[in-house]
Amino acid sequence: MTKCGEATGPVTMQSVAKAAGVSPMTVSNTFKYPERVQEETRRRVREVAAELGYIPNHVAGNLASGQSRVIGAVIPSIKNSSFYKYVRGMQDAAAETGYELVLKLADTKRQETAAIRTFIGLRVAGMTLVGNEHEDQAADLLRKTGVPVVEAWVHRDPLDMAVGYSAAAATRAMVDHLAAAGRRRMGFIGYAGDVASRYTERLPAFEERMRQHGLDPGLCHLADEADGFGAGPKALDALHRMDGSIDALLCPTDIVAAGVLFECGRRGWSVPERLAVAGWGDYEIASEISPQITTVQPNAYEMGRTAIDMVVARAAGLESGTRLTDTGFEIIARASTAAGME
Amino acid sequence: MTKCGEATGPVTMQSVAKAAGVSPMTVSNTFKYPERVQEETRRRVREVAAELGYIPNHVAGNLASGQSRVIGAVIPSIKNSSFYKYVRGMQDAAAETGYELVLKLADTKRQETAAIRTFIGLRVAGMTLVGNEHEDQAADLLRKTGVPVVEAWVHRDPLDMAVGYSAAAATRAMVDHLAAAGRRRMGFIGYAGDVASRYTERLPAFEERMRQHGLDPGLCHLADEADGFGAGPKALDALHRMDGSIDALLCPTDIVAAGVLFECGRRGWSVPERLAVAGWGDYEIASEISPQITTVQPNAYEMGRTAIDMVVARAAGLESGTRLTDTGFEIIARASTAAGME
DNA sequence: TTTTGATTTTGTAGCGCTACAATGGCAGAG
DNA sequence: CTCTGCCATTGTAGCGCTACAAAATCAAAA
Repeated sequence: MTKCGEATGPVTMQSVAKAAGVSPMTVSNTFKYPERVQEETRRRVREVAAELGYIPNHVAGNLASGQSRVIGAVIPSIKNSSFYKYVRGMQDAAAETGYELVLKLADTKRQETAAIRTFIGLRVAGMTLVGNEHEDQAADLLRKTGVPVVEAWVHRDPLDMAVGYSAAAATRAMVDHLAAAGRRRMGFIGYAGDVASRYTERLPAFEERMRQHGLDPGLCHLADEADGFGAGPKALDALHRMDGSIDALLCPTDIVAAGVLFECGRRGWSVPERLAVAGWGDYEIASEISPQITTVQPNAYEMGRTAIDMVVARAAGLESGTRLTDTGFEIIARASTAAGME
Repeated sequence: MTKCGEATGPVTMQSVAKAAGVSPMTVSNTFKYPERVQEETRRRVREVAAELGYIPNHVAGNLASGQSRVIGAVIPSIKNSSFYKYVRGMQDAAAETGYELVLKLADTKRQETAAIRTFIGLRVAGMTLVGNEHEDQAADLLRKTGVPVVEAWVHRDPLDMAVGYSAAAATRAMVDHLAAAGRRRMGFIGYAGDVASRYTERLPAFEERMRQHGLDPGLCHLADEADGFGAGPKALDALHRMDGSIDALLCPTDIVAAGVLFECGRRGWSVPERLAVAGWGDYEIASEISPQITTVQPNAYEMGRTAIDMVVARAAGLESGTRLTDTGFEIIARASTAAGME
């Protein structure tokens, strides 16, 4: 029975308590520890709260309890569909454990630091970051405050905790795959400039593995990360000039690989006969384009889930939690790297 | 001069005040209203705060002031690169106006409602949503709390405020563009099922405009939104069966258009000679694929900026703010729809 | 020197909620 | 009929900060 017409100021726990004829603590308990409140009382409080349109003020709750149910995730970009799956994994895991996930985008290290500062200011229960390269200031902040933090997409030297897979291992696996398909003159496309370690790890692994196969690891080209599809044609051009007999190409992303495929089309090169093309990241385009692109599937969803589980475990006080989780990867072999002779 | 070794409990405003020999209010003002504090004092407070590693607790600040510098954005997905630009626009505008933008992903209406509830629980200063179709419960919540909220990507019937462009106008412009290029048998691909109005607006506009041109508007196919690239081949197949002389195709996204291009490649159809293909959304792939795809460029970045500006204006108490902003669109004409006879 | 007015600083009183200890009520044991 | 033990419920205090008004400071004017 709502009395209509009365001034509807902000509905507070106090007002719900008064309307339900109980103390504020009972209202609080009804929402936070329902088992502490008798069924009958609980039902009535819930009813009154719903009628009044009460929404608990988590800001006040956080302040009073010193605890938060919010986890902040900093992500470098959302252009990459792998990150989409990563975020989905985090979202699902958070929902299942009763936490809220909020995101902040940060394209640069400086923005990452700002995002971390914001999240700390909001006193989140924990955070997830991408990569393990941060500004000193950011690392200090995290260490000093001791918030649970998981670095995803890396699997070494965690600030606190980390979850990821070995880009080096994936690179080796891809070289093995191409070698098994009979390729010999493999080219490698990397990224130039100040890029994340999940990219820089790859070239040394490529060179090492090529040597182990007795192959020449010198066919490398560094592309501009901002180029997207466009990096493909440029890189193919450069590498083909270096060695006209190049017969395989490892690309940093499926997007670049698709760019290479478009360029092959223009040149009239058939893939995989003339050139085998390998991508990275299991983007949607890799399975839709013709020929379909062989790729590294990084288990992004699983990684996201694990990241949140680690944060939650630490936030819940389980100090024994794992500091490092390897969620692995998978080489998805497709037409773009099929063996030359069937 | 930090006294080392002492128990470093959480650094609060109180402790900074004590260490700097001023009252807590002076510390508060130093950060919130620097001009109220004398230069000398301000400098000292800042110094001490930095030394102690003080990070203002915005949770407490929000509670005390009843105000927040956080804006929540609910986005339906991050797969679409237009949303990326939209988010970037929001991020930049928020940073410039001194607000913090946090994101929540919501693929479904139910998740959207949950996200809205979370943001309200966090007492954000305002929110942005995508689209104008929400659960009744969500609309109630927003109305009742009166938080400033902007619906983006739509330009009608705002809950509170809205920013977007007319998908119908863009559809008409695209039909005109194709007609001007000499196309007569145009096919339309839409999305089946319960999709957002920014999609459903298009078909009626297509049909109406086709009739105005004296053309047959019957060549329509509804695809599955989840199909991505894969929708292209399916739709082309269906429409070609309906009318073998189909000479143009309006796709719901550049992704679908790219899928159509792949399928044309398989069939040996040349684009645009045999079939003109138009996309939507100005995805990266549209300008990278060959031939480049004509598309609708929705000014997503601008839209994001405007959304935040509207929220901020309302949050700052300027009730006179605009309720509805049209950020327009642009038809980017490319090779995929070039006139048949040059 | 006293007064005035502007500027800078400081108490006071909460914001809405939750931890904790304490209360009240009520069953069954003595 | 009292006492113990247990549960449901309730005050009390305070989380860290800010709005507001009051107080202190100080230079210039009278």
